[in-house]
Amino acid sequence: MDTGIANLLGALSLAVMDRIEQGARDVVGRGGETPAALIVIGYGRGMTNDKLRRILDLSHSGTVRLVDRLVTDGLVERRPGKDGREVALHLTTKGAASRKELLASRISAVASLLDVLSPAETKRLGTLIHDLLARQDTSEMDRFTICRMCDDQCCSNCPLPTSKGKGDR
Amino acid sequence: MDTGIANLLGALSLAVMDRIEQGARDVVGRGGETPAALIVIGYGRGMTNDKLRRILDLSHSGTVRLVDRLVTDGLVERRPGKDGREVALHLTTKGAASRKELLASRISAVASLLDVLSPAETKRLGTLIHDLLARQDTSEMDRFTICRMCDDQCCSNCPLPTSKGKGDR
DNA sequence: AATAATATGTGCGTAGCGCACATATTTGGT
DNA sequence: ACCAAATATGTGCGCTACGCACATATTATT
Repeated sequence: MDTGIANLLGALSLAVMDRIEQGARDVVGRGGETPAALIVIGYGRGMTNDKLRRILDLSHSGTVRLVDRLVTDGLVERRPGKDGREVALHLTTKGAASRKELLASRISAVASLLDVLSPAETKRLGTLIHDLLARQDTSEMDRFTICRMCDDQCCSNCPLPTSKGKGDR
Repeated sequence: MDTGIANLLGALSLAVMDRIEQGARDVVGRGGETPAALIVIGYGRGMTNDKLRRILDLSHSGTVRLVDRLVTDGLVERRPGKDGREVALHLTTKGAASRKELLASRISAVASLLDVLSPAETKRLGTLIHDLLARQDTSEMDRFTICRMCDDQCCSNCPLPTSKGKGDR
């Protein structure tokens, strides 16, 4: 039955995210979208509060407070953006280190589940997931949202389709 | 590279859980572990506060308050347990209906991502995920935790190994 | 019977978030 | 050049979901 496979993927995804979130909390001491924010701020220059808000799918005020927490923790700096309204978000040295640790923790968490498969099985699984993601109908923003925890290398080789006709800027 | 596949599975899992959680919130009007609690209470008779706590991996007080919310919402009843200390948690009619809707929402959310694959690909993916889960080293409690959002049919045909030597009670 | 273990409930605080509102800057129409 | 709309940020306030420490009731152990 088809729903049986959906159920399996749901269970696996839950197990994966439980482990990722636990590791992330251990690394940055915060939960919710805060770890994702650290990663997102790190991978794009010129990240602003408002772009971040859309990627994390939070309210505006929620995003401001999230950045407040990152600033309090010494992980992020608010600098003046080129557009006088914008705030340019930059990682501090400490923030960049935490981000790196966070990404490593995430990969390690997933890999620990994955390593019961043989190399051949792993490769087949990778191909299937790649195709599954590549065929999704995603907007530019969906893509950033799905990849908000991705390791940098991911988005240099990202299977998610770039929807043309919606220029980023 | 192996970490590339871990990254893909991480991204997919995030996308899957985003959709499941959004749907769950739409159905029950609550977030966090509350939807999972509704499912867990529904699939085992004799569910107690303490068993629930361990399955959801929450603190004791967090679990009590979670059940408070479910009772307030008219989804769950506290009945006297056979052991005079225990509270037996039971779904109300409304609770059972919400639970059913919740499970359907979850399957639908996952299926909407999955349906870009051909039947053959879907089947291969199902086999891989099944094996991946079946080979995990899970305790009895891990198993309940991973399956805390599972549709009933899952755990009648669950790939997760039952660790013998750790009796349930 | 006394002590420990088990199970639940409560006071209190915190993290993470949303809504409504206020403010500053830029853009666009006239 | 001017004024309205759009854009981007920050703030007051409240709520949900949760944890810690403590209190209480019941059962198990010795």
